[in-house]
Amino acid sequence: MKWSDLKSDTCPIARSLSVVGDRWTLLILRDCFLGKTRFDAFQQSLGLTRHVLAERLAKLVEAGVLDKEPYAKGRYDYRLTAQGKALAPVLSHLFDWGQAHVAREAAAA
Amino acid sequence: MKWSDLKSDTCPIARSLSVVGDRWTLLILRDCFLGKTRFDAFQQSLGLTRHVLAERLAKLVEAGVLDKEPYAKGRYDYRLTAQGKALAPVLSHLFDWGQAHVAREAAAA
DNA sequence: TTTAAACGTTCTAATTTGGAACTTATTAGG
DNA sequence: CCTAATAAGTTCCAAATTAGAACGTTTAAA
Repeated sequence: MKWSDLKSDTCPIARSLSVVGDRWTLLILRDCFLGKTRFDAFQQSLGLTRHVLAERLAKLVEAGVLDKEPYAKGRYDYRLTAQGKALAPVLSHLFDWGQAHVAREAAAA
Repeated sequence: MKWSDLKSDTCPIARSLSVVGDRWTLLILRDCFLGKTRFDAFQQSLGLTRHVLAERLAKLVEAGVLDKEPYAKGRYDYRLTAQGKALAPVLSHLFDWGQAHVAREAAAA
């Protein structure tokens, strides 16, 4: 199987990961849950490249996880759809697990 | 922020993803929950390259998510630790979400 | 004593991601 | 009105990750 074929896998976990399993995607969604809605807000919060951010946002909109609404010409708010909000338990358990099992390492010098 | 600095992030979600957020990792763990324990079993089930699989398994053992025990010289069983088993709710919700929201696409020709 | 299976490692090529500069349109200031 | 700053991308090249296939080595099986 190829990573790009996950969307046609019979396993629902694999299909979920075809939508939210790429690098940065779940962190973008975390920021959405925290109320962020704009391109530059995500970019500054996460520090991923604008290139990758644009690609991820487009894919999430395409998948129906986010909704893109203009607030001015050429400027947009990205908001979680009902489908996107349904991912809350996944992030919630990642939060719990990280807190319980992954100690914070010292930052590199 | 760089992807490789997630492990020193203050957010527990980011730290969780520093362990299980790489491509293929959650699918390897899914296979563990399904009872698979061996290198070739994972490789054949997932179709990822042996190179990447070896790297992912080593990282999961290092992180304390999997335990590597020899069943013969040079051959190993990889089993979930208690810490690994604690990820069950994450996979469970990814399962539910995929089933509810990600339709299975037709495989490419 | 060959053969096949298990667990990697190594190599090169393709794909993704990173980093910085460049566009285009929009608002804010003087 | 003119200029500067902000917002949302896009584009280009370099660096890192992943894919694909072959090679090694030990182990058990025929």
